Amino acid sequence: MPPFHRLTGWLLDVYPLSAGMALWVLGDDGVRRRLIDPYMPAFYIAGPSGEHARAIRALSDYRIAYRHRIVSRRNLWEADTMPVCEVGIVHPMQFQQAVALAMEAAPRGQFYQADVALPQLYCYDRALFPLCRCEVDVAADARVAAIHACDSPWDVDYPLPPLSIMELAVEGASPNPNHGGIVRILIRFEGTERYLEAEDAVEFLQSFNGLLTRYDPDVVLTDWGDSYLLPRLIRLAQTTRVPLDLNRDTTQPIASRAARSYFSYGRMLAQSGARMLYGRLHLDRRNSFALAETGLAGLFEQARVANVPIQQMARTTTGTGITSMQLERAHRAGILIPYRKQRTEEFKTAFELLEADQGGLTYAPLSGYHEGVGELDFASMYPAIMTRFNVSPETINCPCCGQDPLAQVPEISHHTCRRSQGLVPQTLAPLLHKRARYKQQMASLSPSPVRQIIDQRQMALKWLLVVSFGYLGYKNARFGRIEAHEAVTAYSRDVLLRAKEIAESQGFRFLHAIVDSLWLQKNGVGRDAYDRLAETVTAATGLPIAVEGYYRWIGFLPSRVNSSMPVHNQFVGLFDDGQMKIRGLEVRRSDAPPIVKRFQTDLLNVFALGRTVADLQALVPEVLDLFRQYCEHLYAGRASLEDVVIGKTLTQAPDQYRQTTHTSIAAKELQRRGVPLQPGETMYYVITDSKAPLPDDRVRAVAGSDGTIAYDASAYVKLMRQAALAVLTPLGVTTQQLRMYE
DNA sequence: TTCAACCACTT
DNA sequence: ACCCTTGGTTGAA
Repeated sequence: MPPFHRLTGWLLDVYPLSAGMALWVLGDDGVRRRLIDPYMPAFYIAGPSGEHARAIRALSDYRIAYRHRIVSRRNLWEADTMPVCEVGIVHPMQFQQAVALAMEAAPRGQFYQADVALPQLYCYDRALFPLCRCEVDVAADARVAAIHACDSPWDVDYPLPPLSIMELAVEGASPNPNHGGIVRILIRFEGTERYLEAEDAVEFLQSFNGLLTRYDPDVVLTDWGDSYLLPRLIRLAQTTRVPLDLNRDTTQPIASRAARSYFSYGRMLAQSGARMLYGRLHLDRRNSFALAETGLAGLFEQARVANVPIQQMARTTTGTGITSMQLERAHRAGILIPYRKQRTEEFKTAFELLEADQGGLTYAPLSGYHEGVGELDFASMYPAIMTRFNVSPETINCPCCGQDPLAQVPEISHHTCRRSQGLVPQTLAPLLHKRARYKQQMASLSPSPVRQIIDQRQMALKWLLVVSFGYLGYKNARFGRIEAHEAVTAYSRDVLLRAKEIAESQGFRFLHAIVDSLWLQKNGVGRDAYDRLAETVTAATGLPIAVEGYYRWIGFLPSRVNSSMPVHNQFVGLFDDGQMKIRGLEVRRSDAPPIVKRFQTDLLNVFALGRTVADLQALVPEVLDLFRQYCEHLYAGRASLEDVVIGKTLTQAPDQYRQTTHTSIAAKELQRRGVPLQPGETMYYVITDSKAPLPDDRVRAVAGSDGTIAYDASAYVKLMRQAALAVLTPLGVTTQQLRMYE
């Protein structure tokens, strides 16, 4: 008998055990196996050699098994290598403790690779990644003798394993079960649905365990699993002493991570406490940005390219993904990964950064509706700039290229390196390339499930690219540097300006531009003229720009404060293929009640019938009639509860509010009922009497109601009026005119 | 009625 | 601690 057998399959899950890393491999034979790879994670100490010695002694004192040796490594900022002490920890579970001990014993040492999550470090070391196809040589005791990936994260056509997915959902009166109301649990598996009745807790758990055993799902996909379902099931299991078989690896407890609130992309977000499984994936659709934005296909794509375990990827910010990619690159190149204690600053949006730093260029658009307009967009402009001009923390103002005129950044006194490619461009280039290939594939496909999966994948990559820019200016990023960030915005201004000049020199009328998009007009030309312009600009700037679309009409909407002032981020336009592009309007805002969004959508659908601005003008009476119908509907009390629910994010703890806003009133109502609330959670409420002298009478939290709330029709009519005016003001419709239809 | 402070959103 | 896009609300002056 050979000492091992060979297994092919997919890598589903990786986590540390005392004996090594546990790997779950979904074999081609359909069997899910737990294997153990003896693996020694290592960290590095630089600094006075006395420090190494003290650290090592501390490990010995605490009986931690380790191997150490002196090796040559370099850090990102220097070309030369230096001697560092590599400390391998024999039992991976002791890694964190070992780092803490060593740091305490060697306060003057510089630590590297000391806080990288072990599953990631393992994958970097073995050149594996989540859901990779892999070939494993397995010894008799399930030990891994050798393992390697058979595919690459950069493949665009990759086979995914046939995952079995069990869905758990809740049904209740409130949009968030944690906010109260009666809740039922629903299980969905392979097209069948069943409710779990909670009359008898023991029977409930036994039948749930029965389903888990019978179906043995790879993925438990839930709504509210992290914050509501799993905690409740776990508590139920504890009180009834019926074991809960959610984990596939029964030697492990269900992992919990505390809830946290954080600021990201300009808004406060709540991350519920996570409940993660071993050997099986728990993914909560209501607690995952990646899953909500890009679906399972996008989540898997991000996990693969970023090399972050799927359950983690589902629950972290996109920034974690781009960080992991950079860490892996650095690790491969023998560059030491600096240690970061705490992350205090969060990412900013590109928008915030450019407003704050006068980064990108924006113009005031020519307000009102225009006909025959083409929009040109630079594709992933900031990442493309970083790649094309080699902008990276270690390449900016490098010692070698200061005199090279081609290395100078426009306007500002920085230069980039012309000799060696930086870490950031190395990371971004394959991402840009892969996304471009997905987009190519999409172009040749008509709408279909396959096309949708590719779309989700390219969107997942887009998010990684978007965030990469913020990362450069992120003060606490391991490899961040503000000069690199300034260089990117300087290049972007230069490039946009050149695009504008080229367009104008070719007879296009410039209407508007923001950062990476231009709106242009030229009489008597069609779409192909814009395509040719795009080619010219691409050739001149070295950055890909393409025609986003050709508008039959587009309206740059005026400020509501001052109708003669345009705002640069509100517009609506109709492409020649009948699609509409809408930015900044209520339909795109999460805080608008559904009935207002539906009204505005209906309104715009009427406008979609118009081909010219004169057509729009002629359609105004029809739109006004629509407005009248919606008002009647509201005043007759016929709008449903779901239609009038407003969801707004709590930006602070309920008792921190100084202002009696609708959000804070609803939050305080729930808090009085004993519902714990944290910043970032969404409050769902209905306006009951917006002008009531007592704040508590003004709104009602949905979760606190029995499903019948009398809404304040006039308050909703007012919101609709605003939604209508946003689009109609440039056509001469006034508030007074609208009031006549209310 | 005016206005400053406050709050929420945006890919 | 600081600076901060737009649009809207709140409550005191």
